Amino acid sequence: MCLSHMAYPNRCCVNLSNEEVATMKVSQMLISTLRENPAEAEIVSHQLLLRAGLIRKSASGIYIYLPLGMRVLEKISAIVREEMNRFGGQELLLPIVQPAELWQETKRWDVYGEEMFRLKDRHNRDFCLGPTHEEIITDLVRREVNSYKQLPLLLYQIQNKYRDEKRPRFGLMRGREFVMKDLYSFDRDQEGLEHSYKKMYQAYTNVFKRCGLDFRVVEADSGAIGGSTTHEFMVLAETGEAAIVYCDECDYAANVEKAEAIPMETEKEPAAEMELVATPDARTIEEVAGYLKVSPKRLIKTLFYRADDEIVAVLLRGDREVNEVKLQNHLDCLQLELADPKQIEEIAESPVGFVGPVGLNVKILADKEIPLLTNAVAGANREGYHYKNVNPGRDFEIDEVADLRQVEAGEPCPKCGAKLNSARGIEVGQIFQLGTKYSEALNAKYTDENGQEQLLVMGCYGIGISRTMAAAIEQNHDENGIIWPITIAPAQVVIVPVSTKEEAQVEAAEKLYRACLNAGLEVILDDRDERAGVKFKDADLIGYPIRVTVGKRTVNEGTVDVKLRHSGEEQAVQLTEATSHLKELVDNLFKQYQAQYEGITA
RNA sequence: CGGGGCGUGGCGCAGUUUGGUAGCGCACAUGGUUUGGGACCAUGGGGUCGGGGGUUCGAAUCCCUCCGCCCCGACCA
Repeated sequence: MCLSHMAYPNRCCVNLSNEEVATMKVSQMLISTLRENPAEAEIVSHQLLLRAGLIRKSASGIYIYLPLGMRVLEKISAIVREEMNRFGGQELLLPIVQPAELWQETKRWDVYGEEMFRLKDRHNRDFCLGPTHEEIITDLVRREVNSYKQLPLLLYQIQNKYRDEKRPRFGLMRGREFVMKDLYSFDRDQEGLEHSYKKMYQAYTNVFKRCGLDFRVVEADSGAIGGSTTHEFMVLAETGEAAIVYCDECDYAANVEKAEAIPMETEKEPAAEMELVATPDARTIEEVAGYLKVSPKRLIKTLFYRADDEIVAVLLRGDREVNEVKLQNHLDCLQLELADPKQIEEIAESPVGFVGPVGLNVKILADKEIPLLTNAVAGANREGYHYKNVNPGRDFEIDEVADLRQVEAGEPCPKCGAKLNSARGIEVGQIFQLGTKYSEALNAKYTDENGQEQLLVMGCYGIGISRTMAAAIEQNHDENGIIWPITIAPAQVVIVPVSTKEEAQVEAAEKLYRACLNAGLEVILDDRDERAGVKFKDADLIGYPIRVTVGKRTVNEGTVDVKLRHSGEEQAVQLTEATSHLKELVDNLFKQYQAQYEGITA
């Protein structure tokens, strides 16, 4: 099979009906491009998705996929399917509307909170629109799988998911309804899980390579889904919502939410007598540091959090930022937010800005750097005053020490010590080793060869299909529009007759179009009675990788002009050789996006 | 959830301050001239001005209320 047919193998070299021929003519297709950027679109992928006529908005965070957008979605899905199947995945389709009972069994009915779309049926039974599918798939497997002989199982689906996001934004980047591929692995034991995980790691790498994306795999936090080992696949882009750090010297890369912070030693001093000093109007770290002429590194920043109704104090060095993900993991709580100033004033008996750990009677958590401080400055819990020469352990007790701060660029790599770089990324995929979290909650077991019941060991693996489409545009565009990698383009070739009034051009274009269709190329004929400029602009905007122009000159010469979208390179090709030339071009373009199939296999 | 902004034909906008019954560009339709990078001329269709209520002889415009959409923030003491 030629490379260009990998997405649609069954379309290879078949005779097409007149309807099928017609559906790839622009005059017959629902393609509407916009000359101007809609006011609602802020980032380039959102703007181009709308302008090129790939999507339209239905409600905030909810979109219609127009025919061209649908084709891209199908292309990405097809690549994902191939890679899932290649590594042993079996496709199924799970319900969107899911009964509350399953979610109550795993306690996530409450955990998910406001983000879950909930509904009731006519009998007043609770349901939700699936934000994810661990419950429903585990329920299926616990009923269908009894024996170790049926394992391992890798089951996946490509399906809409629903999350009522606090703030949907950036078009397809963060929607409330989105298309996701999710695969769940069921193994006998940890060893099996690790093998499944490795396979998916490779499959994901292949998928994103084939989609033409520049991405990095990073260590991540497992969040609400739970589990231990997890990696995120990040498409590098300025507009990405996630911050990552990575090391150039070794392979370390992590989401900042997860990135381990190495405590940095501050200069040790012999402990001095603690001293109350007046710091009128100095409330912020900068103000206090400036007023007392000490480095922010010697300040103790005291934050108050409300963790499931318990108030805790969190201590960090003055120049550091708290990492709420680490904090929440450490506290193992469902809700975590900064306490409101009124509560703080009650607890510390002092206004915010002068609070500190000395004499506090709430639980005190400290970042690993805090015990390393000597003669530090902290709020005195008295308006207008701070303490100097505060020494942890002597002047206040720390209840728990943990890594609670955010890593910054320039800090040493936790693996090799070289300097870390930072970048922004769009999370297009995440893989998790769940372990037995869900099989335990849902009592999903199998019987091993000794007749013993064992818990299934699970993994889950997601790819944001619709988000990948947006990410691809973020990385592949210019001022004229989208530049699709050929692997996911809505069509590989667009044929543009310059004038539809010139019979010879129309004929030549139509003939070439049919020849391309029969050769299995994905081709679109822009047969609209428009000026050439309009069709060129649309072709650039929509981003077909190859454009073929049929004009008066080319017809006279018996040639066509073939132009590549990504390089702008254009050359005349003999009409008689056009089809085979295009096939070759397409195949060559495909070769840029080859995946790796060495090593791990199903 | 808090703050800000916006809502006028498919898209982008003006008109709102100072009430008088809706306009521009693009797109669309028809005809003509054009035709290798978003042509030009002419004619035409399309809007209960986000919804509801109120003030007024009269409301896109003033008041009340609800809704939708976008952006920023969500407290680093």
